[in-house]
Amino acid sequence: MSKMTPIIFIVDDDAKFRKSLARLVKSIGYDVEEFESAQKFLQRTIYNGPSCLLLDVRMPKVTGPDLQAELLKRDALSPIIFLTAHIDMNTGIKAMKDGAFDFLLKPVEEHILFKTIEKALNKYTRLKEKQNEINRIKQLLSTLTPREYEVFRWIITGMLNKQIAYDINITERTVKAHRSQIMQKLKVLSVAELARLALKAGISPAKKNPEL
Amino acid sequence: MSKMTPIIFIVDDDAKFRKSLARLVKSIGYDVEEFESAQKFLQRTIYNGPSCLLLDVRMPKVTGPDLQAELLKRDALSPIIFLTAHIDMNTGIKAMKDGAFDFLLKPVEEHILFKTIEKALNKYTRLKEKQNEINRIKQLLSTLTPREYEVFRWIITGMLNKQIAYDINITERTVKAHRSQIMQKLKVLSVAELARLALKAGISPAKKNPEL
DNA sequence: CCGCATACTGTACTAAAGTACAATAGACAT
DNA sequence: ATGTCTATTGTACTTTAGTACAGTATGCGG
Repeated sequence: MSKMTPIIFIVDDDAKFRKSLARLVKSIGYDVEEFESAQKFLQRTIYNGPSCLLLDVRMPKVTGPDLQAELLKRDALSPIIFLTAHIDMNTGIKAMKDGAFDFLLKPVEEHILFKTIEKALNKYTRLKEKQNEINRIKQLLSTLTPREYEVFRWIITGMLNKQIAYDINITERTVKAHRSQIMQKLKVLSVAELARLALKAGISPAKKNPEL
Repeated sequence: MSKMTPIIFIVDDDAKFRKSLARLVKSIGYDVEEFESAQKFLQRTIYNGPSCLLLDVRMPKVTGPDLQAELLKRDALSPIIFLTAHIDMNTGIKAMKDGAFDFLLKPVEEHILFKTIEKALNKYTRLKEKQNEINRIKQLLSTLTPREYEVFRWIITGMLNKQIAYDINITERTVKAHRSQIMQKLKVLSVAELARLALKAGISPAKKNPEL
């Protein structure tokens, strides 16, 4: 499952528009799945491949922006392309602020829709790669014991073994032992790599007296 | 000039609206400067303090989005709050995609305007801090000689002195000399700090055979 | 021509990191 | 109780980094 086929998800309560849109998108070769409501879409097994969402704004009960908020909470990676017939500036601007990929007016010109879908899928790929890297690092980090993790945070500040030893009240020998374990577990050969890895995972260096 | 007073710039060709807006913004204690056109605004000495821009969309010759594009090119930090009476979804969405801070419809409710200005100024501060840090690092990096910079890029990959020496065909002794110069000039004490500094400035580690 | 910056190198030493043998002790699960 | 994981420490050695004296060569501007 290294290269999965992209799926374009369409969520719109207007059956006529939805089916016509689905036909159109299928016509250029994408796999399409239709949903008549946000709830139905959320019931679907999470698709772990390239995808984007063509999402209607106004829908009964759960609206497009509602779904967007829910997906945000779930850290979903699929870019969202809003489609709406109702011109509502504030909703559009808010959607964009909340990370929507685009916000288009119905009826959408075909070439614009196609271009947007293509860009959204590219965006997915970039997001996914970043995500994969972070997950890989977090997985490695999870193999560290609590103590090792603590020492790790001191190491990436650039502290010497003897300094770390003094600060957490153990011998330099023990710090060395932890250090070599850490390097092995995280599969790096140098402190420079260690620091880069930490930054990628968003781990800030340890501080002596935090907020004091 | 550590803490400069915020200035709210208003760019709008509609004198009546502009002056009334200016009065309103002044009433809550901000310094305000008015401009009747984008060109006039661009003639102003660049203000190097907290600020944001209340920008009209439709203006003769240079439009709001035109000005936005120009400021983007110039790496201006002032967040842009668009104000428009004409509902034009596509323009609004595009402005947001191009990094506008917000896009509001005239007439704007006062409390929304105030809140937005406040948030924009906060955003400015965050941007400025990041910018300052990057400038500081770039300034330090500019003191490196070409050769030192080259060695620097190898060091942050985590390579040993002897490896670097072999790769660029000099002795390990020379690499040590460069290395110590680098550490001094960049004012860091450890490779970990060096790596963090490089990442902040957006410098990627050197590669053996780039794209080969 | 002279001074300065850059790039390079040497010797000899110290300090730090890494490693190869270890061992000890507590916690916790089967 | 027996085994495993975690945390700790020891000794002795090798490798690497850092430093304190250096010196040489080249190019460039004044």
